[in-house]
Amino acid sequence: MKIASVIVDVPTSATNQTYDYLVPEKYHEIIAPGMRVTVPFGPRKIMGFVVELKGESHLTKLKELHEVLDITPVLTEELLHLGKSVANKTLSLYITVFQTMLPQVLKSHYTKDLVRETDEFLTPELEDLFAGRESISFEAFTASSISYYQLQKQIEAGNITVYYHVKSRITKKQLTMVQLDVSEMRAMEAQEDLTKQAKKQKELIQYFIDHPEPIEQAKLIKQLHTSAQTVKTLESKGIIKTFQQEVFRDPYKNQPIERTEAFELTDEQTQAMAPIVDAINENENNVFLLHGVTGSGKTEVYLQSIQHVISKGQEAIVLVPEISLTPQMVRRFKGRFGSNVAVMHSGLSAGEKYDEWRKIQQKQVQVVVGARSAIFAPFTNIGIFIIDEEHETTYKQEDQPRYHARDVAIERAGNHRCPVVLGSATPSLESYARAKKGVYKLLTLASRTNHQKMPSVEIVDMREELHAGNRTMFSTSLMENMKACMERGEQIVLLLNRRGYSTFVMCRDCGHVAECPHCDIALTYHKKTHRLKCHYCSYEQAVPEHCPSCDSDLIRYFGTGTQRVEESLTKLLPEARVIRMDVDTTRKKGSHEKLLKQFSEKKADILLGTQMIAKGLDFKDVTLVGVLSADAMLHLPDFRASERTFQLLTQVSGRAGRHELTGKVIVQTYTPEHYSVTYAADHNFLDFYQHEMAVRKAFQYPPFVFLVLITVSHENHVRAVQVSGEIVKQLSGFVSQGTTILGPTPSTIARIKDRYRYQCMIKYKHEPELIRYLEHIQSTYAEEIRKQELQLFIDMQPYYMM
DNA sequence: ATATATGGCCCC
DNA sequence: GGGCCATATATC
Repeated sequence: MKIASVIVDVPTSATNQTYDYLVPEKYHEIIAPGMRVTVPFGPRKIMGFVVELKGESHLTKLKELHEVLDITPVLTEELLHLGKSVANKTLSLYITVFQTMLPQVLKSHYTKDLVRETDEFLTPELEDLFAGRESISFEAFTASSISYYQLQKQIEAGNITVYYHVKSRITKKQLTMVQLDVSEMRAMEAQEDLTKQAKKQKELIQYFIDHPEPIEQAKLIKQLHTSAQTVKTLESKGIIKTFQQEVFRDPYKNQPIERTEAFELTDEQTQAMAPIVDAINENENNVFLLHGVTGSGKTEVYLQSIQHVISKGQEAIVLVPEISLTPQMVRRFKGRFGSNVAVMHSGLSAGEKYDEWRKIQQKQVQVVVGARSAIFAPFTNIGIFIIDEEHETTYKQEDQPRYHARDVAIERAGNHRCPVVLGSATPSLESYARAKKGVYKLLTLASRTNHQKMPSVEIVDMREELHAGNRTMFSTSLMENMKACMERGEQIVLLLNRRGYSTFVMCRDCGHVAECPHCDIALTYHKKTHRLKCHYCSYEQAVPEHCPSCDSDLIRYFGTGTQRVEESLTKLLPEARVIRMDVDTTRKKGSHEKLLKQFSEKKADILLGTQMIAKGLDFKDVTLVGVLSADAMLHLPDFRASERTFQLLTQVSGRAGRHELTGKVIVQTYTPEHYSVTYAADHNFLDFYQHEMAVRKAFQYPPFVFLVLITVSHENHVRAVQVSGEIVKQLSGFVSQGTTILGPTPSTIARIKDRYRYQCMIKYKHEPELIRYLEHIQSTYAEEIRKQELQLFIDMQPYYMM
C-alpha cells in the first residue's frame, strides 16, 4: 500500500496539516515527494503538494488521490523541509510558503461545470439556463438568479452533477520548426520533378540540401522571401515536415551582451576573497559580512567566488534588491557567465519567470540572480549564497509568509554546507553587530578600486536658505552647481524622498485636509486625473471645489513630490532637460530601462527621482548628486529612521564620480547637525555604527533585543481595543522577566478600510517558547478570525512599524 | 475555501 | 412538515 501525505491548497489554519491519500497503482512508480497532485477534498477536487510517501496511515478509510500533475517534483526534498521550517518560524501556513517557492504559473485555478444527467424536465428556470446544452459553467449559474436550493435538489435527485476541474496556468512557448522528411537524394529528385513555375519550392528544397538541420518556420520564410503556403505545399507532398518545439522565452535575447573576463583583483579584494574560497573548498557553513565602500569592487569578488563554485561543479544563488536589478547589473552577470545565468525579477512576465525557473530546475544554469524569492531556487548542490546590499528592507516580505531572505539563505546554507556572503557599503546594525561578535566573519574593502577619492559632500542648512529669503526647494549652492555642471556638459542626479513631500489637498483658510472616509489617512492628489485617491483602499473622489468644512474656495493642492520638483525645476532652469523617474513614469513594463538608457545616452541633463535611482546605477558623466530633503524620513515613527537616512545618503553619494571625473554631493536638510547626516557626509560608517548602537541600547531596540509586532484589526473599535488588551495580558503571563510587552496602542494608521487597528510589541532577548505562545494566541481567536471579523497579523522581526 | 449538515423560523 | 435561510463543521 502506498500512501501520500498531502498539504492541500486551502489557505486556512484549520487545514494547515497533511491529509493522507491512497496512491493509485498506475502512479506507484512515478510519484515522489514534492510533486503537485489533485485530490478529492470533501466534495471538491483541489490541488496539493505531496510532502511524504509512506506505507501506512493512522486512518483506516482513505480516498485515492485523483491525479499526479508533475513528471518531476517541483519542490526538492530540501525545499519541502525548508518550507516547513519557514512556515513554523514565521507563523505562516505551509501552503502559502510552498506557493511562494514556485513561479505563479504553477499555481492552480479551479473551475466547476454543471452537467445535465437526464432528459427529464428540470425546472423552468434551470431549463432556461441550460437552453438545450449538456453542460454549463458554474459561473453561468451564479450569474443567474436561481436559488442554490433549487440546484441542490436536482443534484440530490441525480439530474445534475457537478464536475470539478483543476487547471494549471502553464503555457510553454512552442515554435514551429521545419525539417526535411526525406533523404537528401530523394529531395534532389523531388526538386527535379517540380515544374518550372514552382521556383519558390525549388529554392526551399535547395535550402535544405545546403542546411539539413531543422529551422524555425518564421525564420525560414523571412530568409527565403517565401510564404507559409510554400511550406505547406511541400509538407503535403511529404518532402518536408514541421513539428512543434518547446522553447524558453529569453527576456534578454535582444540585448547582445559582451563577454567579460575576470579582472585582476586588488590586494584588498584578494584578501577578502581568500576566506570565502576556503569556505567553498572546505564546505564550511560560514556567514561572511563583506563591508565594502561604494566602488570598492564587491561585485567582482562575488563574480570570482561564483566562478570558483561553478568550477567545483556547484551552483550559486545571488540576491539583489529588486530595485537595483537593472540591466546594468544583469549585464555584469550575463557578461561573465553567459547563458549559465537565470534571472528572476518582477519585471518579467509570468511565462518568462516560469522559463527562467525551469532552466534552474532542469540544471541548464548554475547561477541565479534574482530578487527576494529567488532564494528558493530549486538547486540541489549549492556552493554559495550571496546577498548584495544586505541591509535592504526589500529582503523582508511584508505579507504572508513574512520571511526574511537573509534568514532563509543562512538556513539553506546549513543544508548545503556552504558559505553565505552578505555584502553592503552600509551593513544593517544587526549584521554588523553579529560580525563584531564573531557570529559572522567580517571582510572589509576600505578603498575604491580606481583609487578615486570619495566625493566631497556639502551639507546645506535649508533653514538658513529660508531666512535668506530663498523659498524654492533648491538652495543657492545646489542651483549654482547644477548650472556649472550643465555648462561642463556633465550630468546631475536629483533625489527626492517622496514621503517628505505633500501630495494632499488642504484648505488655506481653515487648514482642513481631505481624508479617506474609510481609512485614517490623508487622500493623495493625482495630478493626471485631477482626483483624490486613498493609498490603502480603492476609494477615489474628485477634488472638491469648496472646502467641505468652511466652504472656502482657496483649496491648495500639489502634484506628487517629483512632479512638483520637476515643475519648479523647469521654471528655474528652463534649459535643463529632465528625466523624471517615479512610480508614475515607470509603471509600464520596460519604461524603467528606457528612461535609464535615455539618460546614459545623455539625452537629458538631470535625472530626477525617488529611492529607485539611488541604487546600483553607474553613469560615467554624473558628477553632481543633489539630495533635496535628506531628513524627510528622519521623523517617521520608526526606530530605524536614522539608519535608513544614513544608508540612503551614503548610497546616493556613491553615485557621483564613479569614473574619471570627480564628483560632488549636495545634501539639503533642515537638521544639518543630525548624526546620520554628518556621518554620511564624512563617509564614516564606523562612527555612525557606534553612535546608533548607543541609541539602540538606550531605548532597547534591535540588535539588543528581538521584536515581534502584533497588529489586531476589527470593524468594531471596542472589540479591537478589547482583543489587543487581552493579548497583552495573556502574553505577560507567559513570557519571562527580561521580556517587555508594549501596548496596546493604535497603529500609525489607526483605521484602514473601515477596520480599526491596534498593535502591541514584544521586545525579548531570549524566549525559546515564544512561537508556542503566539500560536496559542492565534488559536484563542481562531473562531473570530475564521468568521472574518477579526484579523491578527503577527510579524516576527518587523521592518515596518505601521 | 466551500459543500454539506444542522437548526430555527415561517407558513400552511 | 416542507420550504427556506443562516450558521456550524469537516474536509484524509
